[in-house]
Amino acid sequence: MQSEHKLDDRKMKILQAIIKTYLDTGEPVGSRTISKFTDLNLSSATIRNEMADLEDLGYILQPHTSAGRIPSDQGYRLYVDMLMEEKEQEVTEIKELMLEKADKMEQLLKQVAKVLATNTNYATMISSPVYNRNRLKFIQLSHVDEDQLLAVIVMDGNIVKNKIITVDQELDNETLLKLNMLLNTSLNGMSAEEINLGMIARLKEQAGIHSGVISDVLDTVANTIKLDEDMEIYTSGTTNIFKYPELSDNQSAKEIITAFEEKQQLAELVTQTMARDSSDVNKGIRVYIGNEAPVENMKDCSVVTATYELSEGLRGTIGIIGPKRMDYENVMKTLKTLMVELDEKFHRKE
Amino acid sequence: MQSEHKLDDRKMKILQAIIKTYLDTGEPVGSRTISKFTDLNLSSATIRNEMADLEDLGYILQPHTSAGRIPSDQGYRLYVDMLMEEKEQEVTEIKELMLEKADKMEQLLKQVAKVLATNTNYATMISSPVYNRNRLKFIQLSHVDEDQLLAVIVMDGNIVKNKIITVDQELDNETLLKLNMLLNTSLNGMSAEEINLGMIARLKEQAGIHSGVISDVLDTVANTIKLDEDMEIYTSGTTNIFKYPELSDNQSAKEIITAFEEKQQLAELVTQTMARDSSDVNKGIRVYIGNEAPVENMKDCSVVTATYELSEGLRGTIGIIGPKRMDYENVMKTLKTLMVELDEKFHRKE
DNA sequence: GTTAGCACTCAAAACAATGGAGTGCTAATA
DNA sequence: TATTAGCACTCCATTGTTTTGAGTGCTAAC
Repeated sequence: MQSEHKLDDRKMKILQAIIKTYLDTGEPVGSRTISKFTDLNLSSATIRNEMADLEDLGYILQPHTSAGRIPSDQGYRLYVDMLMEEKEQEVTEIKELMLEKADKMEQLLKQVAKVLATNTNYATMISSPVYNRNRLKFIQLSHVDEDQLLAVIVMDGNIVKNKIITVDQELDNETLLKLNMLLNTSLNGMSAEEINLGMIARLKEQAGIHSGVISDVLDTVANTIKLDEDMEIYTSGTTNIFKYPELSDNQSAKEIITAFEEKQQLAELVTQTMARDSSDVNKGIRVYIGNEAPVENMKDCSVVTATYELSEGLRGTIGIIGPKRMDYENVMKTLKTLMVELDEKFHRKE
Repeated sequence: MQSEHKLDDRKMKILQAIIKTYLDTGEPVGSRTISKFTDLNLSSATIRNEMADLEDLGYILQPHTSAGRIPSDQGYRLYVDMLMEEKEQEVTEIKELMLEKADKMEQLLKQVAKVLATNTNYATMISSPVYNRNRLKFIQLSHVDEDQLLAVIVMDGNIVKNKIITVDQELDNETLLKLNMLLNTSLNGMSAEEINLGMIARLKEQAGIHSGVISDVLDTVANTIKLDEDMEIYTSGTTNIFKYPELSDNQSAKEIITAFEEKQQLAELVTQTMARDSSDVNKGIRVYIGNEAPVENMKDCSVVTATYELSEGLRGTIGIIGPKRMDYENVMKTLKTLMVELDEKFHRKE
């Protein structure tokens, strides 16, 4: 890590030119190209000298002698940071996001992923929103069979969970009513942290011989609250990676696609991303270049993530995965726009 | 379609040898190989003659002159049908299927898919079980907010669905109780077909000003009953296709993987498979070779499916997708064994 | 009916030649 | 002193050529 990233203006411009060109072509870029296609008016020789410097500083590298240069991870990083700093970009209209008539959340998420994938030509993922400060809103036990109860649990944000509980001794309606009362009066408005052992003991005591049911219910509550348990991840456009030769060889493709199928690693990425503060200036947009992402298999990729918020505390993550030579500028802009869209869609009170 | 598939014994043996060898190597197989590695004791020249015949009959083909032969779809078909006929194979133990402690159905399904994928080295899919004769078991409306109701619907087989319903005018507890009574008494035990327009009209009439709620509930019921709506498909080992060069070129890989990601087409395959009778001798095992499968993108693959049954009427499908030169024998045996496992696991009453 | 043998075919592998993009260095220039 | 022109050099990618070997079909002999 060079701490001195005091690149002079010209080096900066050249680096930028190299990266932009490389993003476009995917081919190593040579001095002559830069000399010709920038308004710097420098000869290729001069560029060459500067390039040698940039290489020494670690911003670019040469696949082999007598090839042009390509950006290093460090180079990309500088470039991306620079983009980040640029004052709020004019938010361009995203034309017809087609989000309109999606009724079920799941479908909407899938749709967003798909739209993003086709618009950007990268692989995308989106995580279902999870609550990070869940409170119980409502609990209900009902008979559904002689020996089976149905427990329905509703959390803040109307997240609903069910569990079928099998009981040994049959409960009459009155007992059930009592249990319901007990549960609701004790637990409503509680968060996971607030339901401690003492409370549980007290509940069980009051439930008497039916304490087993209480246990089952509390288990379900615990499960409902647990985050990643519940986090679904939808992906789309995985095969877009075939558009980028540097990712299409069997080995890389295999690794990336496996990561997309297993989803375990993506979930980690999401969790990690959301753990960090996400309410910063950039609408929670993050860029992981190469090894910066905590996903083993994506060392040859870049990942751009954005955190969306449906309502206070209900958050999810959108991610775009592509080659390092990703069109960062466009991707970031698109994500930013999408965030705004979603904000508007959800924050004007449903 | 040659209707006369009266292959004499020798031709049959040769064909079988060709297919088996090809399954192994993936390379076109020549006359000399067959001559040497079978106990037929025939010279390569003889084999060549026979091969020419087999080619005329459409069972094998030549990628180009002076290459060996590979099985045609028709050849595979004959081979597979033959395997099917073989008397019930000894069901070998599947060692440690690890099914033991999977509690949630979803996890179990995923696990099965994974186990299959790693065991067979092919891509696998498994559909969640769906009921094909759904009956309503229980309905309940509850207050969860001032202006929101929660509808819980339980079907036969304890499939639970929820829906949050927003109401204009607040309902008092008494009304809610009445509605619940009304719904349960009228609908319990009903199947989708039995809930007809007349019934709906009668219900609405009895509900009076709250008929809007009834509509919403019925909508949810309809949704719950609708099959594919609810069918989840889990996949595993998609990248196994990279193990087979004939499927790993960018184009094929892209198509197959897309099919696996989108799942739409897989769902169709499942639906179609289940539609056919599935209680035949072969434990509902089907083989689709090349274009036989209704999945556009898999014309270069073979698909082996098996239908499992958790309890009366609750069925799902397992599928294995691989190259045409799939190890049919092993795959079919494995699936058959797995079916037996699942049967045992679920049919001894949970 | 089976086989040995031979001429022929063709894809894949090995090899050779060419071209061109790009570099580093040096010496001349402003 | 910073820039540039120019040149020799490197090396990959491309293309073309040759070689090799597996495999075939056919014919004639067994």
